[in-house]
Amino acid sequence: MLMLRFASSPTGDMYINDLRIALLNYIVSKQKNEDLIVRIDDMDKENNIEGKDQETLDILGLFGIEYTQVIYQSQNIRFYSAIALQLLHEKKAFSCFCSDEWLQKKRKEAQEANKPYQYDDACRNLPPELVIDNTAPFTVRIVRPDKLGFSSDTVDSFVIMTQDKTPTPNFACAVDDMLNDISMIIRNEKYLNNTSKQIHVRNQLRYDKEIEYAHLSSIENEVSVKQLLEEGYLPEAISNYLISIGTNPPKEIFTLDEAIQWFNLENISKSPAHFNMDMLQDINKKHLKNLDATELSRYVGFADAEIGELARLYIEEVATTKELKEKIAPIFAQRNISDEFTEQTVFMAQTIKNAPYFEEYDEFKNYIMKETELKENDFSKLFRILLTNAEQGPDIAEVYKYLKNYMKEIIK
RNA sequence: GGCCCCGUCGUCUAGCGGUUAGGAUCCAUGGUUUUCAUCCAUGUUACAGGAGUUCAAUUCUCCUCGGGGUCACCA
Repeated sequence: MLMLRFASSPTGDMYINDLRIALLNYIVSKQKNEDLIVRIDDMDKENNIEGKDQETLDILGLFGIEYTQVIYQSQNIRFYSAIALQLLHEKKAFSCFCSDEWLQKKRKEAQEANKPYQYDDACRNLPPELVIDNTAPFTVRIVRPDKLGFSSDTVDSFVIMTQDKTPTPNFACAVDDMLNDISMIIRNEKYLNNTSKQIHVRNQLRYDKEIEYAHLSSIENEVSVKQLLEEGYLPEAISNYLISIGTNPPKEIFTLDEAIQWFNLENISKSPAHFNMDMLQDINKKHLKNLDATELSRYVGFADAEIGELARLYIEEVATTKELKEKIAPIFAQRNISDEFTEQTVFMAQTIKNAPYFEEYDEFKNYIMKETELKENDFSKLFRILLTNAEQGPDIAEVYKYLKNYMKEIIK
C-alpha cells in the first residue's frame, strides 16, 4: 500500500507552515486515494517537549485531517541500527573518529574561505587495526556517492549514526520513507537539499523505487496555529486561507472537501508568500456567516439557536469568534450606564417592565415612545443602551427580534 | 561565498508574443443605514533594472539587482 506522510517533531508549537504541509499532504492523499500517515520525529530527546506530539495530533483532528497511523521514530531504533550495521558490513559506511572541535574548525575554515563545507573523508580508509583499537567515541558515516555518480558535488560522506548511536534525522527519514513505502513527499523547501542525501541512502540499500518530491516555499512572518485558534479563527477558515496561498482557487470561500476536488499541486506558486492577517480575517468572517445558528452560539458561550441568530447580527462588526464573544457578553452583563443617561434610562426601564408583550418591534417602539414621551432618535439611542449595553451596534429592530423574550430579565 | 528556488498593485494572485495588464484583500471617497458595521458604487496603487530576439515583449534569452532556502552529530 503506497502512502503519503506528514512528519512533525515534537519540539515546539505547530506553525502554519507545518499545518499547510499537513493539509496539502492530506488533500493529495485523498486525490491519489492513498493513505496518509503521521510520523513523529522524536529522536532528539534533548529538545522534545512532553505532550507536543498529542497536541499536533489534536490539531490535525480539529482540522479534519484524517490519517491511518502514527509512527514514532523512537520506536524504530532497532531498524536504523540494523541498517547502519549492514552498510558498515558492505563497506558502504565507515566509522569516523574525528572530534567535534576538529570538524567545527574545518567548517569555520570553509565558511571563512566562502566555500561550502564538505567532510574530507579523513576516516574513510582507516586501517582496520586502527579502528578496532580505537576507544574514542565515533560516528558512522555513509560513503559519499562516486565521483561520476549523481549529486557527488553536494553529498559528502555524512553522518548517519551519531556518537550515542542514534540515527541522524536525514538517515532516519530516508529509512522510514523506504520502510513505509512512501510514494510522494510534500514538504518544506528547506529540506530540498536533504533530498539527494536521502536518495543516496536508499540507493545504497538498493531501494530503487522512486519517490516523488514536492517542495513548498515557506510562508514568512508565520504564527502558531494555537495562537490563531485562541484568537478566534475557525479551523475551516485557517485551512481555507492556507490552501489559497500560492494558488488561484476557483472560489474564495471553500471547504477542505471542495479543495480536494480542484486543488492542483502543480499550479502552486514557488515564490515565498507573506502571511496576511487581513485576508485571514476576511475569510474567517465569511466562514463565520456560514455557520448555523446553534454552532455560532456555542462559539460565544451559549447553546441556543436564538442567541446564535443574535450573534449573527454582530458578525458584521467583527472578524473572530473571540471578538464576537466580546460583543455578546455585555448584553447579558450588569449594565453600567453613564450618568448622562441614568435618569432617563431608569424611567424607560420602568416603563418597559410594566409594558405588555409586543411581538413586533414597531408596536413596542410606539408604545414606549408614547409612555415616555421620547422622540424617535432619543428613544432608539436610549433603548439601545438599555438593551445591548452599548451605544452602537446592529439594527435595533433586529436585535429586538431575538431578545424580546429575554428583555425583562436583561433590563433590570 | 558555492549550490538550489523565486521576482506582476502593500499583500495573495490571473496572464502563457499584440490586453484600457484582470480579480481578491487592504486603503480612500460617495450612497444606503436613527448609530458603528454591513451592503452597493467609485477610485488610488504593479510588470525590479538593463541588453538582446521579434513588426511587436509582462510573456522568450542573457546579465545585473533583489528576495528566500541550504551548506551540522540541528530539524
